[in-house]
Amino acid sequence: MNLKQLSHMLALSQTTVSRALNGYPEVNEETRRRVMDAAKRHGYRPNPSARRLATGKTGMIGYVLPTGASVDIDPHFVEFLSGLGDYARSHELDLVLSPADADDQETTYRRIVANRQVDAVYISSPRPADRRVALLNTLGIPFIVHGRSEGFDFDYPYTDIDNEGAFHEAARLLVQLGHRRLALINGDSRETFAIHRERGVRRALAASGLLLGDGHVSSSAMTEENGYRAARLLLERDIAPTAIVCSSLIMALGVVRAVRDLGLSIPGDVSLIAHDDVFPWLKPENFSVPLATTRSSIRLAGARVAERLAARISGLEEGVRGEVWPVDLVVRGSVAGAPG
Amino acid sequence: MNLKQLSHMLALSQTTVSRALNGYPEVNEETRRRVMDAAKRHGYRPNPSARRLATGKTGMIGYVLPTGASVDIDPHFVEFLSGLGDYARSHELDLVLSPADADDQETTYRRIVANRQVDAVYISSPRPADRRVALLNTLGIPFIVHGRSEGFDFDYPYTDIDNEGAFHEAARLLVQLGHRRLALINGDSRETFAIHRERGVRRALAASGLLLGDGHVSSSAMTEENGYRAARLLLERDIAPTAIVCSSLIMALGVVRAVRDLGLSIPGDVSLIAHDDVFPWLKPENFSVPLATTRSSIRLAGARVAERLAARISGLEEGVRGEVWPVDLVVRGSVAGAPG
DNA sequence: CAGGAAAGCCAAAGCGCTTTGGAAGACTCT
DNA sequence: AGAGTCTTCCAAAGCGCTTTGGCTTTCCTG
Repeated sequence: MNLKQLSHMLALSQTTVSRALNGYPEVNEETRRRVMDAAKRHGYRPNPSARRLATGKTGMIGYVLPTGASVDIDPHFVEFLSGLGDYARSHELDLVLSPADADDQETTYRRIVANRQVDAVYISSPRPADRRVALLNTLGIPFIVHGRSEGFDFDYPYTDIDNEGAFHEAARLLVQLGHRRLALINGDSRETFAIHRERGVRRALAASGLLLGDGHVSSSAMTEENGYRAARLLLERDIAPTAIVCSSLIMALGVVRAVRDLGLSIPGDVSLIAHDDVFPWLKPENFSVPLATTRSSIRLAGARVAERLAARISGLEEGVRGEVWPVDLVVRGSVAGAPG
Repeated sequence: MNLKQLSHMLALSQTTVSRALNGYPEVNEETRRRVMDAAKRHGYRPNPSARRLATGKTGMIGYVLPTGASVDIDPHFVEFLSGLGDYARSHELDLVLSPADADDQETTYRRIVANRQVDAVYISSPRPADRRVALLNTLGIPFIVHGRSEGFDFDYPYTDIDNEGAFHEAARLLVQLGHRRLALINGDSRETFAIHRERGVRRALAASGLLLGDGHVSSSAMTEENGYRAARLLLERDIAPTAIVCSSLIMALGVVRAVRDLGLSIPGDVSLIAHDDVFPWLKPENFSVPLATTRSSIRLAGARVAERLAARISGLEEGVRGEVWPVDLVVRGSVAGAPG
């Protein structure tokens, strides 16, 4: 059942039927009702391919998925996706993932824009001066950055959490509890969120005349194994930290294991605060010692990004406003006063 | 730059240019070269929307993503996606995720098929007599099931691992080591994989005249918390199991925690084998006691599913062959002879 | 050397929608 | 009553590609 047939059986032109269905004003309300009724009765659904060709609108949002044998997709992605999908569903938006060589995403971005394959895209895990942001800004497709880049001479729309503030708060609490030697087990230091978190910790320490020692900060992919390694390295130093701030719950698993392996205890020997993106399958309160966290639901962020993308597509949102969400500090048993 | 312009500047018809570009035989090789050359020089890329409308082919594969406030996307999904994306990239395929109300996916499947939004789809986490399988079979779109359904009067193409065999092997090993009371901490018992795994364990036990006691099998979503709960329940029984087989690494984290909380030890008091889907961020060899596993890379499965989908789209694969991959049993420190 | 086959190319008809540029009829106003 | 204004509808022109059906030209073959 296509438009031609439908309009024919209604004894109307395709124009009128199309307009009636798409809510244009220049059609009699009585006629509109007739049309909508018939459309529903015959289960008419406009062919999206045809509509795309005619309008250029796709009803899809895009994401360029870096792939490659040695490229791991972040497990956070799935939670973000939950939120995004949940919102997208309610607005009949689909998400298209375009796999790209991790080392050459530009080609793919150019392709999906040139081909008008999607109405808008989002970017995640941005870095300072991220080329993708600059590229999309040039290409002129609606987009939202999940996270933040830095160092551009233009503004761009983003949704981020207050990573610096969160880690500042976490570190400040630890300092207040008497800790003098903090350490930071961070994610990939090339990503902005990691930079911001380190900045937050440093700022809190500086406020009390303290420093984040050279060997007291480590950056790596957020795996359990890397958390373990980093923690061992830190804790086996001559002057070991008495408190650790950690960028991920998964890494924190490794930290806890390292502490245990070394015969130390949390929070007796070392206090621990980790960032929690709120996974359904791993909760900080269920750690052997309940884990204090800086908490922010990445799922909500996904829904928000979808909402903004939808708004930009429909022209409801313009401008380049960045928004930064506050992060909760949730104190649990893994923090205590400095030993000694 | 569109076909019209290109053909005009080549002083050829659109027909010929189109055919030259698409490798049809009825065009002079010399002409073809000229055309391809000009196309490359001017960066001509056929408009996919137009091509879709004309051919019905989309170059996309689909996945219906169940969403909802209380629906959690499995973290396995991301690993599967890595493999799928990696293959899809090399074949210029995109993946479109269509979010659907978890309780009404049928509408969405019907939509993407009726609208010809994708060339093929895949299904994951199937259940016995899964309605999605029946539906797709009826709708006649190429598809692959990742996993298996059961109880149809028709065959369908799937790629699965030998869950029953894997858990049979695991249980058999434990029995050989003298264990008499095994327990199974399984995933959602409505899914086929969980049923097969339980079947495998039961078969191994039965071979030695043993049974999986009523209270010795638990099924729930594969979270750390559920692993913990299940393990506590099991281990606090009057006649506690001396060995546990567990369906997921994440649940195994909870099991380990429960064992520790109860003052027991692995493998002294209880042996543990878990299924490992091979996450980059959580490895069984890094458990406090290295974890024995049944191992099968879900990432490879993703690549294989993509490969088969591509083959079906291009007509290279026909029929309804199901394929079942063997699973490795990797013995590590978490298993030992039965205590006492 | 006629007749048929094969090679190489083209014009035009879709694919199914949106949108432009009217046009007919009804209504208002002077 | 004539001019102007809405209201409501339509024919037809795209959007940019693929594909059908046919038309020349060249090449064999008997």
